[in-house]
Amino acid sequence: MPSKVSSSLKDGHSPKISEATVSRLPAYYRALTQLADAAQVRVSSEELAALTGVSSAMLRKDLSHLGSYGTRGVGYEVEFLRYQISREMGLNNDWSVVIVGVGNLGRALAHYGGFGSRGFRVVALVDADQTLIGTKVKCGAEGKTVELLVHALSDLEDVIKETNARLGVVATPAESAQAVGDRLVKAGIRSILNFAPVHLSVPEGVDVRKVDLASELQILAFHEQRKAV
Amino acid sequence: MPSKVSSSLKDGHSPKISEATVSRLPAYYRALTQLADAAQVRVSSEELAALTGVSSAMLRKDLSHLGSYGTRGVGYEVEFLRYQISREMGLNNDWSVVIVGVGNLGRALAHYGGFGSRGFRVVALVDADQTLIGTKVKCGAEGKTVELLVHALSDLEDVIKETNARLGVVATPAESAQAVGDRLVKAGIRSILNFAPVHLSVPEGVDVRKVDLASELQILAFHEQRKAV
DNA sequence: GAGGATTTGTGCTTTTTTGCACAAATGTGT
DNA sequence: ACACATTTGTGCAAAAAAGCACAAATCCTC
Repeated sequence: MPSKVSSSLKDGHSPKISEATVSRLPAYYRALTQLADAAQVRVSSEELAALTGVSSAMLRKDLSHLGSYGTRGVGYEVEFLRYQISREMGLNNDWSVVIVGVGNLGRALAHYGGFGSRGFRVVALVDADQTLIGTKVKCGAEGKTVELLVHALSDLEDVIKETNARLGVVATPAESAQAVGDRLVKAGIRSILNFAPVHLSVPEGVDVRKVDLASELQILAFHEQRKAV
Repeated sequence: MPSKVSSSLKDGHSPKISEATVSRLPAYYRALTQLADAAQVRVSSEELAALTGVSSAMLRKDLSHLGSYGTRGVGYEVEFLRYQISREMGLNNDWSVVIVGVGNLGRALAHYGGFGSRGFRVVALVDADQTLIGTKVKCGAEGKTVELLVHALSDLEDVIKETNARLGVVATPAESAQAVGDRLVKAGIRSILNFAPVHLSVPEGVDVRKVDLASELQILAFHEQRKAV
């Protein structure tokens, strides 16, 4: 057990963690949570790598960018490593999320358990559809469901200000996505998760991550087609 | 207009298109569809790049891997290029999709328009929940909705055989995802889209693409946190 | 307390991906 | 018919990511 945090003299160093590494940290974090739930105390890079589908060398290099949190000849302490990752990723603070677009997908997202757990909380729902505005939608998975009122799209800025939301989810049709994105940015949101099947153009300093269901299937189809030949 | 398909003497060459390129083709395809809908005939690499959020040089290099489908000094013919991409990606054949897990997310996926269009068709829904089995769920977006019966998980293999599904979507809870994945593979599915927040371990020759909503938010939170400092 | 078995952390190499810059090819106007 | 403006296709360089191999550090056994 590393009684003194070995290498990183000053805590909270930010010497550029590569994007590829960042994209894998959530998987490590989840696997560690799983291990912790199973009351496992230690884990080797080999084991954790197998759980997350990466090579053990890559896992070690990824983790080494956060600090030297393992013990040679032994492995990593599950709880300790999990905490370090959650701290590095900012999962200790909790993040307020506003979802724009309360269609099938938006509702599924609101309901999604993975959001509610781990530092994320859906604090507002917004839609343009008059028949939806004012209705209540269940948010969060079993255990901690909350009913949220659907607000009018025209109130977007106020809603963001009042709820202090910092993350925006765009789950609107493609046509309205860019306009919604623009307004999110204008309202101060600088991190957007976009489910609409269009590229969102945003000013520098704003991050957009795109999740595109159709694209994923198309990529699979491409490879599937090649297999047949 | 390239009356003769210039460079690619034999059509249907498969000289390894890089994974990075493949992952961008769907975006190009969508943008081209959009342009075609707007009755635009020609497009430059610069314009198409702007629509998809990549650099024009990267776009041109990506497209050059498919063949030489542009005309120097002019640009690309929208319809022609669109067709070439769709052919390369196998969007001409239509792909049958089985969705396992008909919870909120599974239903949203079934309903999702982006699937129904462009060569993908949800042909079967499967769930383990006795209260869902036998119920009907609307599939496809407006215009072409079909009601599908939810089948029992125990019938998975039969359902796949009967419907000739080649793509599997896992939208189950994390706990059952691996078991479902194993059965999909055993039933002959070699391309899986996984929404469950676990790594799916599959034999060689099987492709899995993972879409993880919580991970995406975590990655955003990571960057958002860094901005604040 | 010394030697052997593990397992991390990391320097170095290889591969993949991105970016730059320009020649080649096409269209236009005179 | 010829110079000029445009835009693709691509060779080459740079950067990013992945993989390998092993030294360094720790634990365990006798």
